[in-house]
Amino acid sequence: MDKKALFLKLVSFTTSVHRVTHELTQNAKSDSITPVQYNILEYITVSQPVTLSEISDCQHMSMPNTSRELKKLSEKNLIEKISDPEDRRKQYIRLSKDGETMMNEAFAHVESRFLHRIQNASKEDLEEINSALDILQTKLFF
Amino acid sequence: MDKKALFLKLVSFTTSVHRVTHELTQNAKSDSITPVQYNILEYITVSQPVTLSEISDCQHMSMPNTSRELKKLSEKNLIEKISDPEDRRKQYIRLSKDGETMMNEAFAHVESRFLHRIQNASKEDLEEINSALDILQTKLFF
DNA sequence: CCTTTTACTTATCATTTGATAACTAAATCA
DNA sequence: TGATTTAGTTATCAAATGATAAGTAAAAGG
Repeated sequence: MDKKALFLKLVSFTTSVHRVTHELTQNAKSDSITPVQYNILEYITVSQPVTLSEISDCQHMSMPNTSRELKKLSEKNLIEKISDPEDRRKQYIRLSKDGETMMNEAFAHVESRFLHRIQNASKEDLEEINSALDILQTKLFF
Repeated sequence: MDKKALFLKLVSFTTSVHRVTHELTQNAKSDSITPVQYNILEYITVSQPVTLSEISDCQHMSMPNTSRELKKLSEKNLIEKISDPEDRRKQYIRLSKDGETMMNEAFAHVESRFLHRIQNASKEDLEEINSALDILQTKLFF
């Protein structure tokens, strides 16, 4: 196996993933939030409850900037902060009702685009896609 | 095949791809250029020669902003503009010698991280990864 | 030939994002 | 108990990015 060729294949693959992700998600987010805020909400959606520090780590943002953006999301009533009774420095963050509604709409939008994209795939294609995702997830994108 | 489950798998997969891409590429780019400029250079690298309009389309940037960033890259002697003798409105853009050097370094950096990531993969693993990439590229991320 | 369209540029402005210093309050540690 | 570390905040500034208006010059179309 030529690792150099595999590397080049990976480069064009990741480019495609980014492009398709952009196609699937464009216009999915509400205009009332910025791209960075959307990314944060997406992360909270799949990982809640999370602390500010975790968001900071995973989104590669500094604590002050993360704090600022969360404050804005909080002012827009999209998230809730719950302080940890065990450790009163910590704040657990989760989506509010409004935030859930917004993210449900966004995900529904993305999902419908995804379904459109795979509408012509056969049962076998879907199985292949499914196991290819598993393989790459465990062996390359762990 | 449950398409809903496949969609959720795709969501977590793309998240992983983005995270790993970030890990592989972090610190790869020179500090003398901005992230957006790096993306443009990356696109030029794999697609050259390209026109300004193509960059604008593919990078989802407006023409004025694309023009501005290309001007900056040109001032840094990283790219060259060659006007098309057929159509003198068009400009073909490609990397300069300096630009090639910079991108070679960046790619070498990313490649070495990639090699490190797959160092423990067996010959069979690599074959599996290879065909999984092919499947997803043709059936999902086309 | 004159109008329209295409490809790109210049200038300007607002917003977003990133970086840093200085802070509070709570927990941990020695 | 006093020093240090951890979690998060506030304020401020600079830089990067996005959006828009108004322009040039060449090509294409009628």
